[in-house]
Amino acid sequence: MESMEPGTVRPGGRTARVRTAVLQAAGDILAERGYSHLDLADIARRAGVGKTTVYRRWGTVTGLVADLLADMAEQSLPRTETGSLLGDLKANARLVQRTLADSRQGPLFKAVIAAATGEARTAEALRHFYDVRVDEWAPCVQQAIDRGEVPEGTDTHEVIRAVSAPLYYRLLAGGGRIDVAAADRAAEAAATAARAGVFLSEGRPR
Amino acid sequence: MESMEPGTVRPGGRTARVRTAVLQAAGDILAERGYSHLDLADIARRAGVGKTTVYRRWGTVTGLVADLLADMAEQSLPRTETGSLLGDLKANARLVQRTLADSRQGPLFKAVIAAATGEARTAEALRHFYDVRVDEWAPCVQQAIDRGEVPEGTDTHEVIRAVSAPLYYRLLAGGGRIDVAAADRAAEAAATAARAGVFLSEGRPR
DNA sequence: TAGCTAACGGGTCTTGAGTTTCGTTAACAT
DNA sequence: ATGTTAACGAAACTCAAGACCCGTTAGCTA
Repeated sequence: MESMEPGTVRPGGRTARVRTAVLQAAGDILAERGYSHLDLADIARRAGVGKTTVYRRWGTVTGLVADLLADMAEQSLPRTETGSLLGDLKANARLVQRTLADSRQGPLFKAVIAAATGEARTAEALRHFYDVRVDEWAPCVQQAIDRGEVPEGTDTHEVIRAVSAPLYYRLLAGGGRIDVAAADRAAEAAATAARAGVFLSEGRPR
Repeated sequence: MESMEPGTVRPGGRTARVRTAVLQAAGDILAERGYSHLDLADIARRAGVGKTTVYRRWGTVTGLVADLLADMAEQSLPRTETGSLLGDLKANARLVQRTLADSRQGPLFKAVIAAATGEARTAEALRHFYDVRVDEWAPCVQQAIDRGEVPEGTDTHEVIRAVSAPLYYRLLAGGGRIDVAAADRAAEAAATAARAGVFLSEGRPR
């Protein structure tokens, strides 16, 4: 049996500090220079940590990004409740909009998505990240169903994804700035479609 | 004044053959192994071309991907016309769905999008690729406006983008298979929202 | 069809990302 | 407090991606 992963036996003090510093530095560099020109040695230098340590703990760039994502998934903001489906979806859309338009977070998300296209482990981490976010917001659609705003049997998760999708499309494929108007439009489109029963889950509902 | 780009003075015969072979090989490898483990030497070997040639003509991986995109943009399929907005949008959605779900094109698009996040030139090529596609399909929304199906002043391009967005979201962020049901739902959502006037361009219409 | 040279391609060299080694530091148990 | 060893970190090493050199092939022109 091979030895355990480093950082699991003595997670206190220094080990935790190193992880924080490296993830911080990785996020900074990812946001500044993007995924492609990313060098673990740079990260180590900026984090004030030995290059060897970064290679030993994370191994590859994608592994590091996966850990960064896991860290980000834990910091999910609580959703706000406004009392109407459109209000809630707009709140969600603006949260996403603010994140993607942010000068640090925007490039970071681009980089992370790019990393996920290459390696299965990172893709899994990214999927989990979005699952957490979508789970957080899906209840607002359920409340709309309970209020009778949206038909029974609607796939609540799909509605939330429909709000984010146009904003991510802009981030990656271009097609306009990611501004508040775009966010509101995405929310309105999703709300309108949901009310019309477009997101009814056919066949067996999950 | 520096010398011209290679391939511009004698574009006939061999030069064209080399370009075709290299782009073909690059697409194959990109689809098989993804953007991250992409090696220009591999491409050269598979294309039956000297490694030096690939480096001289394209320089970097991202430069090659940009050229690949320019090549793909020229092969835009003509749109079909069904006589109704929903029918046209469904046709578009299924075209996108078929492309992204395809075992060669799907990974290729992932790779190309990943490449575009890193370098401005590739991002520009990608944006142009989608502009061509969106321009091709936008008239079907205009026809819907003329028929009175959709309100005057609707941003036709934005409707087309709204159809693709959920499918690309699935490709990159997960959240379900890219099947015909997802395509139809995307088309229905966009059509419903468009009819409700969600995509009216506020302020100055472009 | 002959000459000119753009463009190709085999071979060699360089550089830096990633690995290995081994001595040092500090977390945890007693 | 003190011992054990997990985890860190500086330096030396490896090896392949990518740059360079220069002889060869073949588009283009007259």
